[in-house]
Amino acid sequence: MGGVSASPIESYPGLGADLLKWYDLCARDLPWRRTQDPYGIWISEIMLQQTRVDVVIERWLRFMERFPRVSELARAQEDEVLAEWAGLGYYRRARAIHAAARVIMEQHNGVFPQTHNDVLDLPGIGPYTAGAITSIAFGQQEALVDGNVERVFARLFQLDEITGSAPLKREAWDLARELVPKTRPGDWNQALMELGATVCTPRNPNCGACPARELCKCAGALEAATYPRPKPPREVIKLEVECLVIRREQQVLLVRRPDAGRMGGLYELPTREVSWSSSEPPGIFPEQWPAGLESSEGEPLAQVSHTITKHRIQAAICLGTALGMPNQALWAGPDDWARLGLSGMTSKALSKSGVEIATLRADTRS
DNA sequence: AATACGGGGAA
DNA sequence: TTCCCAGTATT
Repeated sequence: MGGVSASPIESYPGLGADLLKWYDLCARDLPWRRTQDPYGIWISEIMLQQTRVDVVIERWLRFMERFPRVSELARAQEDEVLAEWAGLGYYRRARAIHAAARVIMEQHNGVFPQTHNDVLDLPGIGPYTAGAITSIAFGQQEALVDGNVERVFARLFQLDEITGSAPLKREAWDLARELVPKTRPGDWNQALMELGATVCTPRNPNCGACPARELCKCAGALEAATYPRPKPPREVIKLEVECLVIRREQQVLLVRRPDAGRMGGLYELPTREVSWSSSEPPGIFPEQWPAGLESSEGEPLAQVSHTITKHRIQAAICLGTALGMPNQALWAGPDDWARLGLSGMTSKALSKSGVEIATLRADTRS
């Protein structure tokens, strides 16, 4: 069992006031904090899943301009939502918000559901996001735990557990539910996360600036930085692939990935796995070219490095030819690339194949 | 209970 | 290089 004593909130009477006061003073001015619209708050919370605030700011503003309300999002094609999401990663999130938007239109008359259970039932919304939306948008006394809150609690209460482990998550959720106040629950939750993001950071926490430093069981930065305990290192799989640049006038041939699975529905250069460090082929890409495609002789146009979760990919970008059109393939020029939603690796490949693509762009304008 | 799922920024 | 980010769904 971890180090949670009987009633933490009674041992920390000043925590709530101190933390909220600090939040009022130091909170960052984030665009989604300027709205009370549950739709906008929802989109921000989905985008913020495993994604840094500074990345989300621009993307949230762009998304809200493109799909200002749930009705517009529901009406859109899934491909349009995926294209808007391209580059953000975790593309299941884009499918989920699109599906959820349609659920809201059809089952909730277009009004964002307000009970914790109804919110939790929406696709792509788990316990964290449900707590965030209900507390922030609706002022309900609901708890939340994200990576920040978990770390803050691990240090504040010296929880001797591994980062992200089930025991630590459980203890953090128990504490969060116990501590969340009836008044300003949304600000309380955001304050905990803000503290983790700006002061109680994973490495080099700024304990001197912490509003809870008098109460924290990890008195100094050296001690605090050792909590929570680190995870064992992850396995890394190296993968070598080849991508084909097949040109037809100002266009290149792109293939749409299957709906299910990684990067589902995104477009990419035809790609095949050539060698790998694991016993089995990773299966992110086929081992054979799609029917009708082949690579030309000669040196690759470029090399691209890319990482997808545990896979470290080295891609050789080669010229190729098409004898016929494979399934799910299309010709796309530079103007189409932004509209389609390209995989991250294909974006890199297109921009790094240098002269060829630069020429394509120049040709298109003239 | 473990694992998959993107991409990028900081140390 | 490694870590990890306002997590969720699936196995």
